[in-house]
Amino acid sequence: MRLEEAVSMGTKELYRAKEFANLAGVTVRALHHYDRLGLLRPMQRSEAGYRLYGLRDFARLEQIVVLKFIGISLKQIGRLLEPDAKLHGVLQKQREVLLAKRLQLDKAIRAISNAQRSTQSRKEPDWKLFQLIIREVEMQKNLEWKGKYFSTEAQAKVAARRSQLSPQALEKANRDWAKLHRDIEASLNEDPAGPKGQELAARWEKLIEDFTGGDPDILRGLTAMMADRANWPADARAASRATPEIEVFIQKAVEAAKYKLVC
Amino acid sequence: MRLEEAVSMGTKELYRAKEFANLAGVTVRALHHYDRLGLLRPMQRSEAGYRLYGLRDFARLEQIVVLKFIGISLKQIGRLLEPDAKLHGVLQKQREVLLAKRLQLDKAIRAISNAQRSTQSRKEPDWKLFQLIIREVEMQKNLEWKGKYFSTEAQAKVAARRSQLSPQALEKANRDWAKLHRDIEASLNEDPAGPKGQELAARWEKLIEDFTGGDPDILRGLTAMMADRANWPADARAASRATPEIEVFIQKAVEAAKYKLVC
DNA sequence: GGCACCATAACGATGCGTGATGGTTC
DNA sequence: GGAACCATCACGCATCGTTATGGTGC
Repeated sequence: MRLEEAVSMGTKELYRAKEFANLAGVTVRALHHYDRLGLLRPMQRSEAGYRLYGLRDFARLEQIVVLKFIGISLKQIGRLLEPDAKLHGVLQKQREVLLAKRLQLDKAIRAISNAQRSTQSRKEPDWKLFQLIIREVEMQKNLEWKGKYFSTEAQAKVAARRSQLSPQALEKANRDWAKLHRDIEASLNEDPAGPKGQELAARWEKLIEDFTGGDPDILRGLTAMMADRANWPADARAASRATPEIEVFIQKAVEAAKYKLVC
Repeated sequence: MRLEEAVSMGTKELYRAKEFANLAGVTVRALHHYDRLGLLRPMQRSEAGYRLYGLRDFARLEQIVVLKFIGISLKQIGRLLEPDAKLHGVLQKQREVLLAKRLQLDKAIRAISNAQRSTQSRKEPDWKLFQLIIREVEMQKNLEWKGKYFSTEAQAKVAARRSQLSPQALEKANRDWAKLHRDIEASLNEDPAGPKGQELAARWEKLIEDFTGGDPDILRGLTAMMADRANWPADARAASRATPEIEVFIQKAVEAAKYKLVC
């Protein structure tokens, strides 16, 4: 029975590839693809080998399209269309996957937006713009792994403090930390409780105070982070100039300072 | 000069693949990949053919990683790292791309969430759940193309009305429309101004009134949409039972009704 | 006979992961 | 000599888009 006959009989229920594809809003190539994957094979083939799709096929294709819309892979879809599939759990998991993706997207978008905002209207050279993006992206990544140590409120407070400081101030803080680390490194052979050690301890506490703003939440996070150096990402560990020796030295120096206070 | 020597001279600035990869937070395989693409070729090769990366390489890799983070393809990155690249415009475009992706993601997430909410705690069979997702996804898609006809406020109003109606009421509305279409189709040979035509016109206006809630914004959108049937997506056109003949008939019938009112 | 549609086959694109195989460093 | 690196293929994945080649329907 050819298409024409079916139509004239008022029983048209077979569609050839292109018409069917248009109805469903997919391409003919996609139909071929689904056919070869065994996802959706047409009800019939004509004598010449033409694919002929029916209404049942349409329902199934609709399901495929919908599952694709929510980001399910064709392989998964194949499993879900089996009779004893557990759709509910998959939906739940997929929602989480999508939420994670959106978080990722948001970070990227924020990084671009912030970089653009920083260079707004001023016509910076490209290398400068690059610096900005790099800084922004690294800040996003920082938020990620540092989040393990800082409570949500602490993170918010840090962000608030940081946004109030001028870029120059931030840069100065960076320089100060770097110089302090160098100085400590150069004094490792001295007595932490001695005068040099006490001066270094004072500078250290001052910088910590500047960073935390005296907030105990932030301080707690910072301490937890410093203690967990072994689990930092490789790049953060490499970027930090604080070696274990330095940590030990400054810890002793600070202890000594406290002890002196008590006396 | 071997690595050891360089280190002992205090001039270490060459890293072999794995160390360099760890520093930058990428895999060795990625380094190979970038090398073969010409994106990042190491400063040197050892006699044995080992890749030796330097600090300049690190800076470049950092740029690559950052651009990847914001979703730029490696091919694009290659172009952006050329000396005369226009980073600014690319950033702007990429931001728009990411925003579009997020919209898409949001639609998928909302579709899942709504479907889950509709089936909450009740243990529905899977086919029922399927129906729900399909409905939700199609609603998301509807919002998309129907947005061309309805103003933002009109869309909000429609959504508000729809969310207040019970699912049963929605289903009834659907059935009513379908029945009306069938009835009109069966009466196409009658006089639109006759009693049968007038009854159909009354039912038509009633359903329109139910949908718009009497809101002129919504009515305007609806009229614009009906008039633009030629540009609907194929599936919407196929789904709608309103053929051109039906449109013409009902238009005449409604006109006649108004005319009678005037007399 | 010509145009629109059909089929199959096969390469392309994206960014590496994952072996396989064999050499290098210490 | 053995562990831990290194190098170069080369296939695999996901989802079709895109020709290329040749048959079919009207």
